[in-house]
Amino acid sequence: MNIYEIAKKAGVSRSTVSRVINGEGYVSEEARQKVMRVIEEENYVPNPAARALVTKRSQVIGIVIPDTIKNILDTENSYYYSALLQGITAEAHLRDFATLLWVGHESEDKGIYHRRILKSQLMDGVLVVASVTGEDQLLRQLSDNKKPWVLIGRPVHEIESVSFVGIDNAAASEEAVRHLLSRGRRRIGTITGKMDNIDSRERLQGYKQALAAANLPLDPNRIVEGCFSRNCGYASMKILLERGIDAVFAASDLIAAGALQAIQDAGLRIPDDVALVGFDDLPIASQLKPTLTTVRQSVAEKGEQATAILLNLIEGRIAPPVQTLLPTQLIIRESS
Amino acid sequence: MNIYEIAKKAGVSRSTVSRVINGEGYVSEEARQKVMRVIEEENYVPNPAARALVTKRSQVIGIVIPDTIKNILDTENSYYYSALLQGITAEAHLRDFATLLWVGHESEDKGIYHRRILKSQLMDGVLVVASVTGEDQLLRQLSDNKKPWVLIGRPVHEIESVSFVGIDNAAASEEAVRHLLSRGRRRIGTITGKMDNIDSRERLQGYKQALAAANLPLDPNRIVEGCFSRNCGYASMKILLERGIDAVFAASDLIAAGALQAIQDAGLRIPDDVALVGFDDLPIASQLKPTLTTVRQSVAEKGEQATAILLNLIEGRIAPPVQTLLPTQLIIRESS
DNA sequence: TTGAAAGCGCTAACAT
DNA sequence: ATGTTAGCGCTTTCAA
Repeated sequence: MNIYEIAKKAGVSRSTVSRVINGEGYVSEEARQKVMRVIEEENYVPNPAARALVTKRSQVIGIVIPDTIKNILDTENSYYYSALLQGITAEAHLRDFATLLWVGHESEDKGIYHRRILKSQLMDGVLVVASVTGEDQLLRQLSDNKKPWVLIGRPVHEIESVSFVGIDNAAASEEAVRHLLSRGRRRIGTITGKMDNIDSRERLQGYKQALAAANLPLDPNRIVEGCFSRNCGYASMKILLERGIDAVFAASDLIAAGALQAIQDAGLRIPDDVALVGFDDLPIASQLKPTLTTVRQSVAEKGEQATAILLNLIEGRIAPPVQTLLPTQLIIRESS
Repeated sequence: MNIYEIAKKAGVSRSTVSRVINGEGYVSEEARQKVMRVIEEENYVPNPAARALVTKRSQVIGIVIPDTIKNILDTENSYYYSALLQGITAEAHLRDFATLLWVGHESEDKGIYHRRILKSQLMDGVLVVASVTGEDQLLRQLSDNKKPWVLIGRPVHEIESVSFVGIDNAAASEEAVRHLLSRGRRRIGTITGKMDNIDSRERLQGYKQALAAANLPLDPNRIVEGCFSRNCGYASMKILLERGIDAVFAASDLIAAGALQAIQDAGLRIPDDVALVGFDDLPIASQLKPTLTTVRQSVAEKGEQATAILLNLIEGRIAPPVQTLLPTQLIIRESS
């Protein structure tokens, strides 16, 4: 069933059918009705390949997840990607775009991965999820190919005119630490993620800012560089406990979960002996005992925003770079 | 840059270029070289829309995840989907197929969701992830449209000629319970998932088979219907403990994690007082204390297999239905 | 308000 | 071994 047959059955020309489908140009109400009826009857759907060939638009965007999934699973980070995909697809479908998924594989060289993506001319634009290593090369090549893109997360290096959607890590962290200060804590430690990660660096920055704003000295002994996992959190917390602290700002809920365990294993009470604040508001945050005070970031919303921006870029409504920082929210629970 | 320009620069006809690109038909080594050089120089990539239009093949498969992501997150099940996507994309890319992602949204009616998928003629075939509710309607419509599909997981209803890739839940569960029997346990309870779920039913079935094979009576009091979550596991385990058991087969690791907590909260030791076996081998299984004996299913492999089958279906190498049960493996750890 | 006709970039008979 | 040619199904001038 193609547009010609529809036209024949409706007794009009192909152009008229096309106009009806696309809602453009002048079509008499009568013709429109006839065409619509035939389309319904025949359950006709325009061939996307033919349409893409002539319009040079596919109504498809790409989602690039550079992290190997093994990496994702190891860091118990799959929550993040699921929520992101949720937000992205919700917004994309709203605007009648489909989503092509590209995920990194350990066995595959990054250059080959990038080339595979670039070769796929089937996309009108690309959403790139920020990874630890950064995807500067891919972004640059996309720009060279004049393909719109938006980075989800923060750029590792400040390459010119990066469009991104992220959160204000420093402000959020500062608020979290300020909250601990308001609870009367003065010996506040922090467990960071790996320092090759921009989120880690910015969250540490916020911790420092809060202390500085309160005129408290910065004690390097109270900063432990960890990584975004329970085990790291557990080990790092043990170190902090030896050094004597009465509160901890953990750079992620996973870290906080490990830290919580370590505190309890040491026979200490939360929040009485040590108050604890996490980051992310993962599902576990409200399931831990005690429940965890944490910084909520809406990952799904991040995905939605990024998609909305990308589609606007594609449709030429706006021009890059578009840089967006989404608000976060401190969720106060039992652990503080 | 299109095939015509490449042909001109290489001093051959478009057909020759096409033959070189597709590696079909006779091309002299000399012509091939010339064409290849120009293609490299120009960084030429054939237009997929034009190609799809004439070949009626897009080299794209769809991945349908009917569960709303909220559902996924609530059940802490995002691991499953991440691993699946990993396996699917790995295999798809190996065979030069791209993947279009469709995820369910709470706000969207299922019929509309299905229609959206069906309308997208851009796919050569579809992978459907089995959901609690079943996707019979979608599968039937796909069949009507002559689009190849493979179900990942087990069909809820036995609709005719379903192609699927699943695991042998009953055999795996039977083995797990047999293992507990071999450890001398005789008062073995089980915590199931919700009974509207086929995996739950089959795993319970395996539990029953193992007891029957050992000539042990089936005590309904030792079967607690729960759901696939920590909290359900915790609550269900409390019930079982009151009824007196010396071992538990939990239908998932999440259930086992909750059960483990309940056992320890009751002041009992694992495995001394109560032995525990889970199902799935999630990352947490080896992180719990004690580490969890469990049934390992390779989710990534499930994705790979399903994809391989779908691509063979698409390329007409095989005919449906193709029904595959993947092997599982009992991983014995400290909890038993 | 409608239709005719050209052409998007490619593949695949068919002819040579 | 290579080139010519006729579409694939659609949109989009342009003319009527």
